[in-house]
Amino acid sequence: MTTIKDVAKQANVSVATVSRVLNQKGYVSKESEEAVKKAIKILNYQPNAVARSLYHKTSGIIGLFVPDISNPFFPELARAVEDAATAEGFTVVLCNTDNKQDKEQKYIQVLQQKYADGLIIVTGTESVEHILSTHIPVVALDRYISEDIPTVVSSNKQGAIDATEHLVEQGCTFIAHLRGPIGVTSADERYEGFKQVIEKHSIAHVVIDSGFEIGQSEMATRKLLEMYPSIDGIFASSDVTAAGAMRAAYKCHKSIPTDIKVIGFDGISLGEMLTPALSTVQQPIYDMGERATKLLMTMIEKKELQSYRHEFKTKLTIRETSVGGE
Amino acid sequence: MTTIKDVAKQANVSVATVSRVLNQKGYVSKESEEAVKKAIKILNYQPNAVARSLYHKTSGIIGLFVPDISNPFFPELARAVEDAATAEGFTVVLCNTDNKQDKEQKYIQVLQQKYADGLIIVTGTESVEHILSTHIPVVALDRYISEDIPTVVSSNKQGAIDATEHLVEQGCTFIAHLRGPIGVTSADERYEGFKQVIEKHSIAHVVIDSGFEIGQSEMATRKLLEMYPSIDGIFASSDVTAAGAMRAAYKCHKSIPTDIKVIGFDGISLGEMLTPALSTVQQPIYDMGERATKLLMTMIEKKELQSYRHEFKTKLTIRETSVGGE
DNA sequence: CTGAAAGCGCTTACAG
DNA sequence: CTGAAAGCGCTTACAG
Repeated sequence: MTTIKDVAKQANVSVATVSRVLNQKGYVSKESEEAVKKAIKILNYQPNAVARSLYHKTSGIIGLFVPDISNPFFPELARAVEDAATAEGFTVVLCNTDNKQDKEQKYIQVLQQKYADGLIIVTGTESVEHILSTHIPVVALDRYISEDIPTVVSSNKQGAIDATEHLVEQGCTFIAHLRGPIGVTSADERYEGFKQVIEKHSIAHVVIDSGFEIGQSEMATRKLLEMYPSIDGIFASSDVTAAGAMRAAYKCHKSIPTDIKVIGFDGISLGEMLTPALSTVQQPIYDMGERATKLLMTMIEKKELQSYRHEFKTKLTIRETSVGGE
Repeated sequence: MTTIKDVAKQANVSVATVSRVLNQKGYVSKESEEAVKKAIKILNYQPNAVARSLYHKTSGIIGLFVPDISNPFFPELARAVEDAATAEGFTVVLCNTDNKQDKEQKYIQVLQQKYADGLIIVTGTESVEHILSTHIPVVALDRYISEDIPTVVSSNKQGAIDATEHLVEQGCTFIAHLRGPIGVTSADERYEGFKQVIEKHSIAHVVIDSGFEIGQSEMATRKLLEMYPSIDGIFASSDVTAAGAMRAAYKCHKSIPTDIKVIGFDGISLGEMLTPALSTVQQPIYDMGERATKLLMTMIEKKELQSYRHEFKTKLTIRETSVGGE
């Protein structure tokens, strides 16, 4: 590869002045500038990012921590993050943590050694102090981690209220809630919303932990439907678990939406691929990923943050699983 | 951050000997080694990857080029790549190209400036010469790009043959093929396989280009079903387009598998989330991603490759959309 | 076995 | 306006 030295030689100036025109910093005469630019063109020179990195102690790299990119919620987020990062000249490193602390820590170590500039965390993390001790800027996405970490979330509770009210309006009289893992804040908040509406209308209901995976949720729903054949509405804590519920209904020969109405949460594109198409509470996934990335950028620039909590409104999206069918 | 100098001072040796114990290279006395190790522990020293990178002209970074990580086929591949890369101490940078040449080139430039060690390409690319001109090792995954680039694919044609034969065995008499974009080798090969079986049995059929996206495929299928109401079998070139076909059938009040049998291709987890569960031709996605990564690693080590073409067998996976229903 | 020195490719005070 | 020099944090001939 051609280096700054080659350019300097070609342009008949010192490397310092090449550097000056590269960075548009310091005084350079018109003639020198021209000569350097010409040399750069001739040699097709591109500055070495690693050398720059060594001097500046920054890398233009951000780490994106997700539990598992194959879970369909994360790719849409990842896409947004990557778009926003690229737009600002940053590069994103994908980190699948499986929610394992040792993996997280390994990634953090590697990224720190590479002068990573920031981290976006979409994982429940046990390594809060460890992360903060690196002094790398961090933002939490779709998860609350700690007071000290800027957070981008959606209105989980209100979304759950909307979903449950909708089921009630559709005439459901016995509603099951497939809740996400206890301790995951978003799952807890969705459960809160559900409970509030149920209590307000005093509707028969049942709650079960269905994890975040489809297999688990299908099994859980199946059990539920066998125990309580009169269940006529299901509010799932995620679209993936809603898909599991739909499978279970199918296996139990219940038809959707005729016998059972179903609504999910997230608004991932999976919902539109299902038949019938899944009603859901739409999080503005792309916007959230974009916002998180932009927040991170402003932290990297060491600017003040307006706010440490960014909550996006969810939107009730009625498709086919929750309406009609008589 | 603490540097090698700090360690040297702490251990009362020169930075050279610290470097030697770090890299386990060259002679170091037992005593010096002990002292250095102790100092490293005390100071919690971690070598600076950027400085190493500058000297070695390598970075431990590989770029993963996909059209769009939100398309559900790619996350499963990305997961495999990331796992295999991490296992070898590499880090993966996610690059969404949208199949746009300018984006590809931008990423290539940035990665080259960072001393990226290798590229895995899961995109139809127009930049072959540009890529090769960087001299960065490359492998093509699920796509054939050029003779000069090692390729990991599955047996697309045989898979398509199996799928079509299966539909015939199930008694389909008028089969539609939703083919992928012309010019994408995997789509072309799948079409070849379909055609071969159809001709062998001289079965009524129709072929339409359905792209790789669900919306397009739903629309295409709908038109098809309106024009040819006697279609009773659909072989889709991907699981995503199969999902679109299922949606279309639903809209046209055709029941699956009773009225129409459907089979997809890919074997992504989406298939199991659908109701009824999608029959498909399973590619060993994870294994393919892993293989591609390992090939890349051996290229990075400048070892000889056994072979430039790695073809994985597909597996016919019968679930619910293609059998029974009478 | 060990250290001083040069070098990887940049950037930026500093002196002129 | 410009260049020589030091420095970012490592590694590795080279000399001893």
